[in-house]
Amino acid sequence: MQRARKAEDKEGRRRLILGAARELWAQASYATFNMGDVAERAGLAKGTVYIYFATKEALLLDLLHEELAGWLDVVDARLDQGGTWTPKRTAQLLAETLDERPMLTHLLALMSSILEHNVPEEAILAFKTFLRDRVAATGARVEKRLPFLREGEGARVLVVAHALVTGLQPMAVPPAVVAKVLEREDMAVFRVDFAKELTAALWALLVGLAEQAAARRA
Amino acid sequence: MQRARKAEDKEGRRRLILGAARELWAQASYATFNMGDVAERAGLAKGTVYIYFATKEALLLDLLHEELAGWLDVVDARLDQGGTWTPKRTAQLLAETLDERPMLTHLLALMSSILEHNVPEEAILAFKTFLRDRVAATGARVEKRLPFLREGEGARVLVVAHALVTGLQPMAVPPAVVAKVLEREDMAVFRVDFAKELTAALWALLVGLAEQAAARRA
Amino acid sequence: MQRARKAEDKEGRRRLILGAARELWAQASYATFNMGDVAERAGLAKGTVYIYFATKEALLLDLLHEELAGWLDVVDARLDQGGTWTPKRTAQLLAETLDERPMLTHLLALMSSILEHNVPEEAILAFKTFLRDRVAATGARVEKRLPFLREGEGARVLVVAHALVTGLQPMAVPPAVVAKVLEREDMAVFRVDFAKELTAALWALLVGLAEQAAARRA
Amino acid sequence: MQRARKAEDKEGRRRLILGAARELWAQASYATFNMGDVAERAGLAKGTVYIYFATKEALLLDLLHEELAGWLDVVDARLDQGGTWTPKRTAQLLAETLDERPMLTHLLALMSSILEHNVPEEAILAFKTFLRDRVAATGARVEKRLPFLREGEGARVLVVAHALVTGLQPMAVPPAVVAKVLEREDMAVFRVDFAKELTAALWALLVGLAEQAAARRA
DNA sequence: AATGAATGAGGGTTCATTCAT
DNA sequence: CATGAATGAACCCTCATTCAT
Repeated sequence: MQRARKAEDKEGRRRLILGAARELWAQASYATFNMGDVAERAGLAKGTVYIYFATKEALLLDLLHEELAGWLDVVDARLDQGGTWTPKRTAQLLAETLDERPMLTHLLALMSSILEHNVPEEAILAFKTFLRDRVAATGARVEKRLPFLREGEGARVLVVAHALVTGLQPMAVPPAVVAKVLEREDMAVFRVDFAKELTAALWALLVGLAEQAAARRA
Repeated sequence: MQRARKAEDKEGRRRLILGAARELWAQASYATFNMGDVAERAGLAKGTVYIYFATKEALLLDLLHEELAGWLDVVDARLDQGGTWTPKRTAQLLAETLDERPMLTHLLALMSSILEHNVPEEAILAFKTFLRDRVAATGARVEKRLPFLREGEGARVLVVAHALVTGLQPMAVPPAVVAKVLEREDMAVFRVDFAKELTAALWALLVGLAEQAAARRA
Repeated sequence: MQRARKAEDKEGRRRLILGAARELWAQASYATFNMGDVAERAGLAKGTVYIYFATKEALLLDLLHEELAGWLDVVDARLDQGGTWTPKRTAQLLAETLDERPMLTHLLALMSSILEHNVPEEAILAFKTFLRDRVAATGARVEKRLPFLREGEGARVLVVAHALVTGLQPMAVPPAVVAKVLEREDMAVFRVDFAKELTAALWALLVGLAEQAAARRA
Repeated sequence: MQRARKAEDKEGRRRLILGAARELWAQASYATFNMGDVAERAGLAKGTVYIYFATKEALLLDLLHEELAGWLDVVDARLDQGGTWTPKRTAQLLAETLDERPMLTHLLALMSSILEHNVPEEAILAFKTFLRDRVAATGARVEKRLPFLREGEGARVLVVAHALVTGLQPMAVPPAVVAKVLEREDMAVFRVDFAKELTAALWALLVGLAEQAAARRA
């Protein structure tokens, strides 16, 4: 493989690897995802991957970074569109756009519990800095659309949304044995429709914040 | 070690193993928790542990079962006490009793993503059956205390609470490198105080449900 | 492979592994010697080897233990035979018996610099205890045969002999490139005949100790 | 970094790299010493280091060359000073000056077993030629100071001294686990004080050679 | 029921060295 | 001469699980 000499070549190589990782992540779980396959699919030597990404977790964190950026771009664009914004519409926006991105929700679910382990500090810092800026920006948009929210509550809602995604995603995609048990009628409580459940939870959450705001005003 | 012949001896052996597992779980993470140590601490051979628990995950699921039962007992008892029950008090009850039980929240966080994998169907069924009954019972109590909740919403709140725990727990206990980055003033958004955040989210959620109920009534 | 249940079976299994290791060591260097090959040659699974030996180094240390014991047995027996014992004869005894055991000298050469690294304390303790006892016993025999030696000097001589072996062994078995350079007539100083050089050094050393003893007496 | 065009520039570059290697060697072991660090500390690219030194071992061999030259300069100067030279004083001279140079003894210990492996023939030849000349010169000085030595025995003593250094150095600097075991009172035999032990061995060796000479004369 | 020896899969990571520019 | 991206070999050890006794 030719050498990436200029900065843009190197960025291209990074993207090449991330592309391979994305394709593999679409089919694999964290356990089966491995660096050898990534290298092979990218047509590179294993060691080369480590020039661009310090660890397996750092690679996935960067993949999350990209996916997250894409999602936030869409959310921002939608929020910037006109119309009336209610808690319900906002909840739906978040839940439905997330539901369309299973790779993203899968990565989000692992973010705090796995991906942020075994990553060098500088990679963590870069990721968190990006996230802070985007969360602040999108949070501000949410606050603008739902004026009952106080400053910072928009971002807070996004953090709680992340927690909900982390919890709901594995419930919504259970292993076969569990799925079988949940088919029983009396187990309906445990069947989770990701979009529906996330919408409902976020909606109630936002309505609750609205109500608390009203109470403060009164 | 003598053989457990009678059913009650066998139950005692099961508890012995769970006791050992509990002590180890208090100090270990999922990665460092291993069956060899459990056997050793219980004074048994490794193979013996497998007579009582089909897999490592099945053992932890049973530990979760016990911890969950203990917690629900407390929650039920509190809910059965008199007084005025508001969304806030209810949220605090759940959040604070969970916050006092780090082993439980740690297990809850792993439940859907790890523990329910690699467990035989019958163990899943037993656990889910237990959970369904307890969630129904406690959910009903919550509905009784917060009459704006519709039938089944009490249980639903508990499921969402589970999702929140799963998401907030690893955020609240980040690895050292992440913790260091979060010390920076501009990273305050990402610092999670488990009890506080869970209380706030549940409170808003309940207030939101109350408000939705009011809207329906109107 | 059947299970080794009784203590004697287990000892047999240990010997089986050591036997495989010995055969491989005869052909390999430290770098090429690996646990996978040992397991394969012993007809066992890789993990099984680790039941008996904590690390690769621990295995080689035990091999050294065995080889050393065999050599010391021979040295002891010879020293127990009658005859007149001079520094020269003693030096020759040690040097020649070592020269016949290239696997032992190779292991001895690595002992302090490599083998004693990455070995659990208890294995180190076992080895050092064995060594201390045997060195004391053989050292005492040497002192008996060379009465000018003071108490403890016999053991000291053996330790210095070990140092000499460690230094002379790799000089005597140089890599091909070095050997080629040493063929040049003007490089004769660097050609080391292990037995000859070790004999000479030990001889001089012992004569020196004799002389120092004489000086003390005078 | 500018190009080194003239021969003297190139020599400067070589020294720059050796300087970086020296600083790193002072803190590192053979396992942790790596070419990337050397390049970085020298402010050069990794590939550049390979223009001046064929392999990692060749670089360390050149470092040994320098350190050895410095040491031999000192030894020569001392031997050229007047006074009475006894075996004891000679032994002390060698042992004490070596003891002050841990980097040198560490390199010497690796010389035959590691450094001379993976080095191109010409580098070996250059090193050995240098060594032969210096050993001959210093050996001659030793012979002059200790007239009982026959021609060539001075150089021989130095070779044996090298072997002793190779053996005693790792004994004197054991890994932590070994050090702990050697703290036990009954393990005193294995505790090695480098300077003391080397002095004693060299002294006895020289006394032995003196005595053998006397015997020949008689 | 209890034992504990045997199994064996499984992958991230380093780093000396090369060579195209 | 300088660069530094690319290479790719190389390997130890853990531990959940099984099953013969």
